[in-house]
Amino acid sequence: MHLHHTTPATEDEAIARQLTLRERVSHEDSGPAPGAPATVAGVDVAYDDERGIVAAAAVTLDARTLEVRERATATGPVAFPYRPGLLAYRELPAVLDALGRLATPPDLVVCDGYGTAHPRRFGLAAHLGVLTGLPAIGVAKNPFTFRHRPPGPERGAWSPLVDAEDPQEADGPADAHGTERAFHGEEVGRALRTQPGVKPVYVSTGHRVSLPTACAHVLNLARRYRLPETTRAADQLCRAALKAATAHPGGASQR
DNA sequence: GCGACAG
DNA sequence: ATCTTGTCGC
Repeated sequence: MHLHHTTPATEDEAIARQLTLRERVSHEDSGPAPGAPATVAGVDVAYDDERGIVAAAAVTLDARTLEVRERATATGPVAFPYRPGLLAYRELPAVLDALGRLATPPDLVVCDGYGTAHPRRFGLAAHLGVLTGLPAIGVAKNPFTFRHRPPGPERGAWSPLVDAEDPQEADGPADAHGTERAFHGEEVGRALRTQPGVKPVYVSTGHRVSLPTACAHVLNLARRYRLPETTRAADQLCRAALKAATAHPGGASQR
């Protein structure tokens, strides 16, 4: 699974590419069912801005036991600056490299960040899904520019994540108090409570997975902590890979 | 113009 | 993302 990914020269080009690629996204469930026998990979990246280095990790887990099946890392130069809405161009080159080093492709990929919940409905998880063809979902730690009501306190509770900027339907006469209106936009994801009384995570679809299914996968992967085990494992590994790359420049360096 | 802004 | 010790709590 070797995928080449050229870096856009400008932000305009990056945006234009998102608008083209997003037409290939599928929101239908064609991936593994939550809790079914399958492998799920977590991917994440860590940066050393001083040296302009990025380290990525891909960790495959057994979806039922959550045991680690395989780990892979990749390091390289930072190819794109951080820009809200264009995160994929900064993270994907290294992430795709790490994914490609796995002996066996996963049945589902869990990304750090958003998928459909994005200004152009094409965040990191959707981008990765389209490029790899793999089912993918996004799990973010904060609501970005979106709004939501607080979910109930119990594990599994959720509330719609909506794009308040979206001038959706005009329900009734213009309410003088636009407060309620802020929650009436398009549902782009869900604020999902994975642990009782703990801050929710923000789930959105990426590719080949529906929103309800994406949430079920996240709950299945977050049995003990707020974040899915896939995210925790990948986060830990990419940080270790970054330290190794910083400590032994050239050692196991990769492009 | 100002503020907000996944990682 | 990253800079960073101890500390309060289950």
